[in-house]
Amino acid sequence: MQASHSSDKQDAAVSRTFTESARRAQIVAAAIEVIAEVGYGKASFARIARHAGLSSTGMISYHFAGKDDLMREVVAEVLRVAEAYMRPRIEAHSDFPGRLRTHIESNLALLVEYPKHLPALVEVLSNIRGESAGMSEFVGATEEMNRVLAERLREGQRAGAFREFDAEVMVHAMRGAIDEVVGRAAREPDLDVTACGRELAEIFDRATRKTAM
Amino acid sequence: MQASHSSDKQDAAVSRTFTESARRAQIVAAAIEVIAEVGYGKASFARIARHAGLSSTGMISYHFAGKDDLMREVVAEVLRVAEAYMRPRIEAHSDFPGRLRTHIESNLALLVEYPKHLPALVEVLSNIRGESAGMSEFVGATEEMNRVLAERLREGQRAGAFREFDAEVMVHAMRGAIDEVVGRAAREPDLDVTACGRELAEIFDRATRKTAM
Amino acid sequence: MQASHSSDKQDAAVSRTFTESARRAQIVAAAIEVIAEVGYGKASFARIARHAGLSSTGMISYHFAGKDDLMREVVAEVLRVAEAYMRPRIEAHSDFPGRLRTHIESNLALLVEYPKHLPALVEVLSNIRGESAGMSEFVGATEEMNRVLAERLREGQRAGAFREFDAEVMVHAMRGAIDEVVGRAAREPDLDVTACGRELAEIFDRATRKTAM
Amino acid sequence: MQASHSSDKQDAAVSRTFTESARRAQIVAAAIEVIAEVGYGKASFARIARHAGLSSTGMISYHFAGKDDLMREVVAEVLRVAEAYMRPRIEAHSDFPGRLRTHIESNLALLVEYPKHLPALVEVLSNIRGESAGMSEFVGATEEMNRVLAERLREGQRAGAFREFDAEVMVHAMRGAIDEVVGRAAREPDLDVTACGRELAEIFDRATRKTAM
DNA sequence: TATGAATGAGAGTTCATTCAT
DNA sequence: AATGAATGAACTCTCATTCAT
Repeated sequence: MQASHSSDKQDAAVSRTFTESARRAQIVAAAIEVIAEVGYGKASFARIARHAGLSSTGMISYHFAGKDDLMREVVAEVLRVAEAYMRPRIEAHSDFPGRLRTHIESNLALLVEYPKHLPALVEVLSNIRGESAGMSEFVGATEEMNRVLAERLREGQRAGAFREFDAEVMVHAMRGAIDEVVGRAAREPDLDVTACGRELAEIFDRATRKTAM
Repeated sequence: MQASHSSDKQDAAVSRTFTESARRAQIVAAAIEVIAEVGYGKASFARIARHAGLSSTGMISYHFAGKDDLMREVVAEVLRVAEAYMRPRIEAHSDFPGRLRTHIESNLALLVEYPKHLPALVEVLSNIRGESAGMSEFVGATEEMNRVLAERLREGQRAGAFREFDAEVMVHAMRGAIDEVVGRAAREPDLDVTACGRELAEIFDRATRKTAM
Repeated sequence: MQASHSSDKQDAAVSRTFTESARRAQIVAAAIEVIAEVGYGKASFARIARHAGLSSTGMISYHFAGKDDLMREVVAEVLRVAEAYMRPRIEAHSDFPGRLRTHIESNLALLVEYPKHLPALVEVLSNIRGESAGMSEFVGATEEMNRVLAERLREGQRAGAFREFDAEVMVHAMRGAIDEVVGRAAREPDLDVTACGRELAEIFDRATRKTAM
Repeated sequence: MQASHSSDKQDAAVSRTFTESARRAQIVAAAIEVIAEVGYGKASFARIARHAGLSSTGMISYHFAGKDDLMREVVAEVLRVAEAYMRPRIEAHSDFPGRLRTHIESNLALLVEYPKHLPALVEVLSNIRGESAGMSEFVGATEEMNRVLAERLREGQRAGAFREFDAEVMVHAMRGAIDEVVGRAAREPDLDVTACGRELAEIFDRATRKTAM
């Protein structure tokens, strides 16, 4: 009873934190495209607003606490899409090597399906420094993903599916190799991304495989 | 003695490109450090000038034709250092797998020795788009390096030292994996870069190795 | 509602060119005064902003696509005023010599009425070279005016109202003579511009008149 | 005796005021060309130095007290050349109308002969305001010339060679008409300047001629 | 919710001029 | 007499953000 007369304003603000308004989603979508196309450095509010069909940058500032906030949402959105796309494909396999290959291949299949999402993610993450508060949060999000992946590799090692190696380094090697394809795809539109995926999968399959005796 | 009545536009700075005054070198060095520390996006002339102990940004414009020119020099300097460092180490080996391992390990040893150079290189190259004329020149320089490396891998394949794989993709996978370590090293000062080098070398040795029969 | 996903470059300022916000008009007015007072070379955004009571030069950049855009608007505004002032006065006459005299006299009457407009016009046009794209457009506008005027002179010749002469040269002679008065008026505030107008009218009346036989 | 041990430095400075060093002449020549080609606004020391084959702008500052000083010398040089070219041609005539015609035609013949001099003069004079001390001096120089020319016209009037008119206005009308041709010639390289001269001469002959009775 | 004008800081660049050599 | 590095101010322009409506 007592709490029920909290102002509408407050409610709206709170709910917005969780429920993305349509405008927010639209702006995030525009941001992803602009970042992918012109790079983080030139992805100004002005450009994003124009791309989204908005008449002013004030609109963006109104819906987001600041540039950090928008970028966090961009990263979150891409991770959400990536998770939804990759997880079922990976989990369709039960063997460790199969999951590893699928991780790589579905990651690059995602690049084919959503050509702007991963480039935007790479742009943002590689241009963000631990400068402002809210930033580290979603840098951590990807580090968390890497840690989870490393843990899976270690499970595979314990299960005898993989040889001994530094899982941390292996994960980052995969990360780097995949991101490089993402970058190349932007510069070379004719690049056969799917073929790159198969090659990378082969590379890391061999890199993790137990040596034949 | 005769006045150069034509071609006013092309500047006398051309010859200066080769003379390399001490100031230019100092500014390039400051630029490398600033870029490595705060990233390409925040590496403004003001910051670089301050870091170099210069009183104004005009000083940089005086010595360089523009930001492009400075960045080109940054890239050239890093490539020069990298070449001088890595080439003799690689050429100390005569076998293909040894050269491959050494390529990776000396690359990361370079990162230990000159902790700012490679981060600066990665920052610049990943933030440059084919925008302003003279840029593509040194984007092409690194592509050339990749092409050369790929050719070496193909030689190894023809010599029977490596299995069959797409040399292009392999090179970029290495590139990406190494650059990822470069990026990590900036964020995690305690990272054992040398160990990462050994691991990566192992990874790509196995990835390229002929399958035991 | 649909976002304009293409043509990011072309700005929304296009429509603003016609809407003519009050601010734009105010800035143009300030620009005209500043240019007339200190000359094109010293008419910086800073000076214009100060004159217009604006807090920053960014304000001008906000309302105009660039210095070119502002200058184009300055020229357009002056031409608009000149047209509105001179045309009815000229068309009040039906004879060719009368129109010629009125062209000159109303042009200088305009200088008396709006003492900054013509000086600003002359400053801008004489300091613009075919440099930056959109400029040539309104340089052409004045050339068009000269061409129209020359055509009228030729009509007069065909109608037997004028002697034979090179209409092109005559028009430019008038142009130059009038602009010279505009320049003098700026340097000599006590100059009797109206009297100058009468004298110029007499000069060009005699210069175009058929020789008495 | 007492005065004879004034320092060499002082002497050199004094003599330089009157005796133009070769360097000064070279710089003035370069300045004239640059101003004519790119306009006063873009005729920076840097551009002039480059055009003159000098390695730095310091050279110009060394030889001239400042930009004003250089510009004054530019004006003086052009006036010197103009005087030497036009005076004998004008004085070859003894009748007032002939001198008037020749004044105009030789002025434009000068433009054909020295295509950069008059454009430079017009550029400088129309972009100089009564700002800094030494400037008004040579603005006055041309005003003096106009005054002299006006006086000649009045002589002609007293001698019955010309009709009654405001000599001041007439002189400036000629000035303006001629300068307009100078300006046009820069924009329209194919313009027949000599023909323009003949037309202008005719125009002002008729404008000053006594009405046939 | 939404708008778009306003702000002020900071960007790269050019400028005329100074000064030690 | 000449050099060219250095200076500091000014330039146009872009940026993220704020605010009154």
